[in-house]
Amino acid sequence: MSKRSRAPAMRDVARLAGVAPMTVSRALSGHPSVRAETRKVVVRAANKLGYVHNFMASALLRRGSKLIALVVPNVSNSVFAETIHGLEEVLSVEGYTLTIGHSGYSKDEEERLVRTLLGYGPDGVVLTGLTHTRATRSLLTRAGVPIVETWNIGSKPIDMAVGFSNFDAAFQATEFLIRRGQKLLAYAGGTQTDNDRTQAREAGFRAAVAKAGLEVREDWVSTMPMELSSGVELARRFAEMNRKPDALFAASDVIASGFILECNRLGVRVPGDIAVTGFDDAPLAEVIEPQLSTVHVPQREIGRLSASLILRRLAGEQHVPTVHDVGFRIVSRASA
Amino acid sequence: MSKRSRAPAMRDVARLAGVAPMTVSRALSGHPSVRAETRKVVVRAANKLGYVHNFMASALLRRGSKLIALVVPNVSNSVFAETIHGLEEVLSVEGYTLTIGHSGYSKDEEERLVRTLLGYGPDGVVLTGLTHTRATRSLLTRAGVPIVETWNIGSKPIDMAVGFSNFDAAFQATEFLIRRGQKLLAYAGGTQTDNDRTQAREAGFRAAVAKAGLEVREDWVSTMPMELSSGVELARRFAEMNRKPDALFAASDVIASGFILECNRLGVRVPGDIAVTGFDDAPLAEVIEPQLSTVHVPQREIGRLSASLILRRLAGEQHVPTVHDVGFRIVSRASA
DNA sequence: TTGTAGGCGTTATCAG
DNA sequence: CTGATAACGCCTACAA
Repeated sequence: MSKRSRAPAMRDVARLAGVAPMTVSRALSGHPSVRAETRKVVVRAANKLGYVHNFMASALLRRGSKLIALVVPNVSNSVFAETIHGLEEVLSVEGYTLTIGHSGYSKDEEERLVRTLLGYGPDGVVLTGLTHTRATRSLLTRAGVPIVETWNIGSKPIDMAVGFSNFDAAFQATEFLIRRGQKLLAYAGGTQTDNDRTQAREAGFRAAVAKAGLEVREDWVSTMPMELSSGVELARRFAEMNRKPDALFAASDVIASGFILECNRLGVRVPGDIAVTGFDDAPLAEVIEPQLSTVHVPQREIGRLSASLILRRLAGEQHVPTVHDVGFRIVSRASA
Repeated sequence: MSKRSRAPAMRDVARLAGVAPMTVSRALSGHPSVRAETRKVVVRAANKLGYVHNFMASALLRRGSKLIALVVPNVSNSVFAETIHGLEEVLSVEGYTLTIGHSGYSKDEEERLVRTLLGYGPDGVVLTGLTHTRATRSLLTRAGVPIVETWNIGSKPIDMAVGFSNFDAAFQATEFLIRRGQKLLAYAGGTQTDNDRTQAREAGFRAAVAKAGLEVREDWVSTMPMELSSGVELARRFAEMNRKPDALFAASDVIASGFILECNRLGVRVPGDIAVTGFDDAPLAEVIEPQLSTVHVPQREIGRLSASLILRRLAGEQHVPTVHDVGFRIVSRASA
């Protein structure tokens, strides 16, 4: 155990098995032209030595690194965590591993990350959103591997896109509130910077309000971190206003939930005094009291589907459709 | 853009810059012995071609892959998401990238993953928990890179450990309930299989109950997925019992929160009818009504610290302590 | 300060 | 069915 030499390589397995390294390569990768007998000897030798396949060498030959690069804005946001889970679920079965970077909602940071991740010769790349720097797009195009942009659709993707129309979803969620008779609409969304999903949601909100002939009061529109505390703060702010909204569309269940919990505490009735609609359909949405009306989004499915599109491409399939709309669903519960 | 050839390599940059590949290597890696003039020419050529450094080739030379391998039980569990965030935060600054695998709480799957991840020649490995298969331990020991086991301390680590005593934390949380005068204690924890953290927490609970001369009723002890719905189900189950507990220690805030929300719905008063203590100090804990007493754990700090220990080791520091107790804190709020 | 030779571990290709 | 050779992109060691 004190031998701090190098890990056993194919040549070591080959020596022990009494064959050439090439035969080991074939035997271990399941090449059909290896005699069953030979294969057995090789496998036994490999196990005995604790041989671990070196992906870096294969990657160098551009024969597939079995790596998929992923860039998300924020690893600890639960919606992306679900998407990562979905990706992992499908990819790990085929022996792929994820390399992850988080951009912190910055397109420049995303560019830096993509550059770094491409240095590992990934067999595919998964990004969040549709807007990127020119350099990012160009790097990815040249990489010549399948690229999937997730969580939004609308503009032309670099290669493939898996998501839904954030604009339409927000538009319909807002119309849902308006149909209930609410006229004084407030909006709370995540930070706008470099975030096309949030931008589309706010645009959808504004469009629905305008279509109904209503007005958007700018002091009822807030962008804040997607955290429970943001919702809490918002509820307090509304409580102090003279003119209060009668409905809130929060572009995140987390914000909406914080808002409802604080309303309960302040004695503001939901939906009596203010109706609330969220976004994402987080687990909390159907457990909170009152249950939260929201936009259901197949978070994990986005990951699963992205993974399988990449796998299909890598398997040589030619006609993989480029834009996948996974849809959304307005979920009507007690809060609105 | 339709040229599907290969990505530019050093030799291409060299050709364009009119120097040898070796000079490109030195110029780009900031080697001091390169003339400023030459460096400028090289950098310009590299940018022009969109050169991306190939980490796989450097890794092959055993010069460091700039990759850190991470194995977590579950990517979408928010406590691990926070730890991943902490790791990323520190590692990305130094140009490291994470490769991630999820074991689904299976030690055999963990072994498979470690084997795969080691194939990328990571410069460090981060695991969750202290129990692993023999083969896992042996693979990691032989790898000769810094290893950190996280989220628990107690037994001897493979190399380094960053965490806290789950036993002590659960013990103290239970004593906290007992000091309040509760005598009929229930426990709800995550799945036991291959999970030393959960096992230690249950053991801590039992030890505290025994120490107080009380008894553990086995029908009040449940292991269930760490989800809100588990807490909801538990509240319903208790409501139908003839003999009910007067306190619940849930080894997860998620379960505790689901429990409280359902109690509110059922008209069961917290803490009047049943006191509740959670674990983790999730954001929801201080927003829920009543606010949740819990065990605060520095989730993100576990990631940050693990990362910096690895970096210190890689920087050649010899005397990096092997066991880091990040501690915990009993947080007293309204629910108990 | 810059260049040349060789090899890291694997696999495509061609020979046997 | 198995083996020898060369090459993937980079960097250490040595030379100029």
